[in-house]
Amino acid sequence: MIPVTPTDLDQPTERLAMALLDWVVVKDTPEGRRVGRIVECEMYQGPHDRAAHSYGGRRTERTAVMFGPPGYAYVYLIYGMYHCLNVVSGPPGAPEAILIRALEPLGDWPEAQTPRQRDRLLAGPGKLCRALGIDRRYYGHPLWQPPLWLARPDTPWPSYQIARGPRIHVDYAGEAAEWPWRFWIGGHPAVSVKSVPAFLTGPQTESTPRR
DNA sequence: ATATAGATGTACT
DNA sequence: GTACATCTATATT
Repeated sequence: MIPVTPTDLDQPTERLAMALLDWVVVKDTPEGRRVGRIVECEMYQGPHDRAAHSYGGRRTERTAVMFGPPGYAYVYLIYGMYHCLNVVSGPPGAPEAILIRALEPLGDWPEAQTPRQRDRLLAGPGKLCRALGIDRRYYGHPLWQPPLWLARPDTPWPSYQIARGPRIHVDYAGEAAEWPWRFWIGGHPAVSVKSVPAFLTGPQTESTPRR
């Protein structure tokens, strides 16, 4: 498991969002190491993106980290009970971030008893944070360092296609609600919400599930 | 299978 | 007060 470097995380946001689908999230806990492959994410590109917390250049205590250098964690609380993990992207001053929406569990996940439970365990931004124990304590954490970091897989994934389409739950965002800024692995069973992609890129043409 | 309602805390008109 | 980058339990096709 090779940790990513700050340089790896310094890419244009759209490219980084697609690159994330090649990486894993690692969290070291007292109970052991937990690993999940990123299979779904969404980019938020303030200040012109009405769906972004940083829309209009709004800089608050909550959004401050988005205005800093890339590769740090933006963690926020949603609906009073769930946390969401984002990777800050773009150069300082560009308040952009990528929301990690779903992971495929790799290795040991004792709380998942059946294959079905395993597929759904990390399917959703709130669920994966709960399962990984991610909360506001990780706000601003550099994502190339333990105990929470991004890494390259030990062995390359089988060939996969990247699907993209509109983001989830941003209908209030006007025109921005339709921008295809959600990315996922086509046909992957751990993706949070099934939807028809607006675009597909990658070697596969048949719609066969891939892990 | 899909459709609700309800939980909860922080950020913001 | 209202909205929210959500999820689960329960009810209803």
